[in-house]
Amino acid sequence: MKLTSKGRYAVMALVDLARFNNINPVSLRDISLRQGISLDYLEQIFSKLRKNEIVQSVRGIQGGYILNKKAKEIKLTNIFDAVDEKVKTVQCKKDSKKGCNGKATKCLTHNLWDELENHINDFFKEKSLEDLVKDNAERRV
Amino acid sequence: MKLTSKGRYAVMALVDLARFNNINPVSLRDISLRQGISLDYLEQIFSKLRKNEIVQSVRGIQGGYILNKKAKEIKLTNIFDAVDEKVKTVQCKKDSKKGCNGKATKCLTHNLWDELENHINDFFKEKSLEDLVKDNAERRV
DNA sequence: CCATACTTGACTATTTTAGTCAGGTTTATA
DNA sequence: TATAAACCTGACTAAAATAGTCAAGTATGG
Repeated sequence: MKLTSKGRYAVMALVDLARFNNINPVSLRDISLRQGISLDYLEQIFSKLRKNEIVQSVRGIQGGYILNKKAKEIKLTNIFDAVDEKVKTVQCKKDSKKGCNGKATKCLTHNLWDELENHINDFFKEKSLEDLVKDNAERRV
Repeated sequence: MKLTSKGRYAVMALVDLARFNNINPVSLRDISLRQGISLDYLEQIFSKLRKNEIVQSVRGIQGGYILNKKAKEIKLTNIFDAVDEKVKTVQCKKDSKKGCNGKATKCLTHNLWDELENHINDFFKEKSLEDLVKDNAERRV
C-alpha cells in the first residue's frame, strides 16, 4: 500500500506554490529546482491541476502558476482527484449490484476494505493546503 | 494509493479460515475454491503466515491450517507485516538523521506523510480477525 | 505405502510507475 | 514586433513491482 510519486509531487509542488502565492506567479522551473522534481514531470502534473481548477496559469515572462482558490479551500482530496491518485482497496466494482468477483454475495472482507477506504479518504478531506503550509514551514535557505 | 492483492488475499483467506477454525484444519484447496484465489499463490502467502506464527499447519490427510492464536488477538497489522504489505507514503528514509532527498532539511510535506502513515496504521492496529468475522458474516451457500 | 496435503524456490508475463523527449503555442516586454 | 521565457501536449520507454505460474519436492495419516 503506497502513495505514488505523482500524488506526492502534486502536493509538494502546491505547498511550495502556496507559500509564495500572494506575491507573484511561481514558475515551474523554480518549483522544479527547489523540490527536486523534473520539470517535464511537473508540467504533466500542473496540466491536470489547471484543468481541475486548482491552479491558474499566467503566461509570458515572469509568468507561472497561482492558486485558483484560497489555500484553506483546497483539500488534499481535491489535489489527489485532480492527478488521478485514487485510493483503491478493492478490485471488485464498487457500485455493481452484483457481489464481488462474479459471485452472488459480497466477498467476506468487502466491508472492511470499504471502511479502510473511507478512513483514508477522511484524512484527505480534512487536510487543506493551508494546514500544510502552517505545519510544515521549512526554514528558508 | 492501493492495496496489493497479496495483503488483501491474506486477510480474505484468514477470515475464511477463522470461520471454520474451531472444528478442523482448513485446507488451502478449500480456501482457494471458496475465495477464488490461486492455490499456488495461497501457498506462498501461507508460508509467510506460518513463519510469522499467525497460523499452524497440520499435515497429512484431512490436514490444513489452523489459527495459531485467538482471532481476537490477530490484528490486521500482524497479517500485513507477515506478508510484507507495508504502508509507504514517503520515499525518503524514515530514520535518517539527514533530511529528505539529500537536502539538509525535511521536505515540505514530510510531516504530512508521516501523519498519513500513522493514520492508516492505526486502523490496522485496531481491527482484529474476530471483528472481521463478526462484521462480514457471509451467508453460507 | 501412497494419496493427500503442505513446502520451497525459481521463473515470467503483465501492468504500473516515473519519468524522458520532442515539438509545439502563447504572451510580456524591450 | 521579435524573442525569450514560460506553458502545453502527447507519444514514448526503461525499470520496478505485481501477481501469479510451474516444477519438484517433503511429510504424514490411514
